[in-house]
Amino acid sequence: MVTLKQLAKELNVSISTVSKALNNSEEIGEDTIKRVKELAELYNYKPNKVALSLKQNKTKTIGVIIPDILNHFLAKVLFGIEREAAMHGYNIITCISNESLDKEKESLQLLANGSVDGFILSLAQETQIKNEVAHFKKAIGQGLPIVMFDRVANDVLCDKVIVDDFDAVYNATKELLLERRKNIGFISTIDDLSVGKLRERGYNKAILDGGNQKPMVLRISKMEDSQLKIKTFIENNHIDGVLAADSASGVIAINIAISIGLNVPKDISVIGFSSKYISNHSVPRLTSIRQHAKDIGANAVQLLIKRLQHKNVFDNDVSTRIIKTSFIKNGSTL
Amino acid sequence: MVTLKQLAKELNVSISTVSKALNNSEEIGEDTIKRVKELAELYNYKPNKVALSLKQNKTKTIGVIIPDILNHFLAKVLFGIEREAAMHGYNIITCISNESLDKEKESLQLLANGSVDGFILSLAQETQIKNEVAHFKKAIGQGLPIVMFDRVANDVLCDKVIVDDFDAVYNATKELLLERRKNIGFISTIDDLSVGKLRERGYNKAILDGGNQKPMVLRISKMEDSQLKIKTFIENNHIDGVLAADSASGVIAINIAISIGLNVPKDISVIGFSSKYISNHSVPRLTSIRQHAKDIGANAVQLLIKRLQHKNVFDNDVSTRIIKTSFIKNGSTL
DNA sequence: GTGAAAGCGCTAACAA
DNA sequence: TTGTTAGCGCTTTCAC
Repeated sequence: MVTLKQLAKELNVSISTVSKALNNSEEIGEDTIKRVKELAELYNYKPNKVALSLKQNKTKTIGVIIPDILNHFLAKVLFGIEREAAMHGYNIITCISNESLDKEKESLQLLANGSVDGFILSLAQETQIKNEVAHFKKAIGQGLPIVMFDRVANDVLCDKVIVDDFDAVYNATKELLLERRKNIGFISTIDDLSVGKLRERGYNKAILDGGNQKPMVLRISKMEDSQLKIKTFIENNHIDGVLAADSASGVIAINIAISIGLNVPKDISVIGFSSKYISNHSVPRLTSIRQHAKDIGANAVQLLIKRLQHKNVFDNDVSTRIIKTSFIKNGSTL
Repeated sequence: MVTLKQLAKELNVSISTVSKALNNSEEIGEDTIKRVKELAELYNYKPNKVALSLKQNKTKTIGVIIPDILNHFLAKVLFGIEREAAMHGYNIITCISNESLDKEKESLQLLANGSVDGFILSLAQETQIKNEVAHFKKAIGQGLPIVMFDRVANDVLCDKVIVDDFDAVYNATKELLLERRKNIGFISTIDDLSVGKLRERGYNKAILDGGNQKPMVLRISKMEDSQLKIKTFIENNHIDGVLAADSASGVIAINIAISIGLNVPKDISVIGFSSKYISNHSVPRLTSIRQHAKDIGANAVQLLIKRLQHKNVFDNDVSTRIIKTSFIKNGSTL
């Protein structure tokens, strides 16, 4: 990489002259500016990012800690984060906590050494189960702002971007009730996540408000054979309506229902949280609650950058943005 | 963040003493080391990463440029990259080219300013179509090594990690021939990618070697309704065997086949490139060619780090690692 | 055993 | 209009 020093030497001027010239300083003569810029162009000079970071004590880099990059929703949020960050001239350093509290702590620690200006993150499953938040507070205490999205910690005072999970599921369940479904079941592989709990509560409330049936909840852990469990669940309980809390269970429920001779949506309706991409994996396509993952990511970036630019200005004034879901009617409901 | 300076002041010693003490230098007295370390511990001192990078002229950071983070395969490779990088003490800066040549160029340029020590990347679709590689050569020329994976540029001399696409599809097609399938079709949404072409060639060769039928290829673009196109394709050609080149088309083919009354695998067999996660999205599950995406990522990191550690040592000695696929028999074939 | 000083690449206050 | 200097945080050579 070419440095200012080398340019200066070749031009027989001082380093600061070159620096100022490249930054269009008023102090420098026009022809000097021209000469400098031409040589810089020729050598493809780029200011060294590391030196700039050191000097200005900011890296223009955001640390992103994602629990699971193979989760389509989280990947989509990451996409939104990257795009919005790039638009504002920020890079992102990505760490994957893999749902582990220790890896999450480690990543936070590791990046809190000057590598990033702040964090955008969603809590690891283990973190939510154990409800540990000290590491977040510590980072914030060190002057590194955090924006949490989707899976957030209520006990941490910071900006947040969340989804209207409770309402979305409440309303979706109502749809099934309107179809006069008698045995509406709820399927979740994420019952230990904050969002999973909210969704289950939305379902419960709607069912209880309905008055004619009792909640039936199927919880599936990562290790289990979800196809088998869903099949048994549907058969044993004569399920005629399904609300799926995660993005995979919905399409699986449709495919399983068909495989045991049910007609979707005549005999059984299915609604799930899912993206356009995933809802394409069943025939008929899954009627879905869309989370607008990219918007979530973009909003998180906006909040973080705002805070970085007005550091210390509104420390105690955290904001929470709720990104509303959309209900997408497809073929898996009447 | 606490700095050496602050520690030095508080301890009434010089900065260099503190630095040496923390690095267990032989020169420093035992009790001094102890005092220094205790205070550092107390203040949770962490050496400033940016300063270290500037001093040592290396960032311990890898730039990763991914064409599409919503592609499950690519996301999984990213997962493998992150994990392997973390194990070696490297961070990753992730950029998403979004299949765009310009964004790819831009990301490469942007990170080539000292932000990273090298790159791991897979070519954007547009890059492969236009076959432009100058930007890669430029980066390598600037001393930033590149490791390409999956979608690679033959014209660029650098380390590569690829998959045995041709052989995998050739052998998979043979399986369908062994089942005595008479109308084996090939479905691809990625015919303009290097890997897509290789897969199609593998299919073609197997069909022609079989001698009894002609290749039938369905190409689907991003914009089109893949369910509809696949349905027409199967019906019009009496397809009884499908080889799907991308990760979505396989499960979609199964679900479509079932929806038009075919029995899978009795009437029609389907084989696709897919992960365990995606193959779960159909009943029966998709018989799959597994690409071991995580291994691909891990290998890419290993190659890059090796090169970073032996800079200039074997500049002209690039290596290409081929990660063998596995054939996973599931319910969608006989 | 400890400290002073130089230097990584850059910016900016100040001097000329 | 241009140059000198200090300093961001750190390591390391060389003096003491």
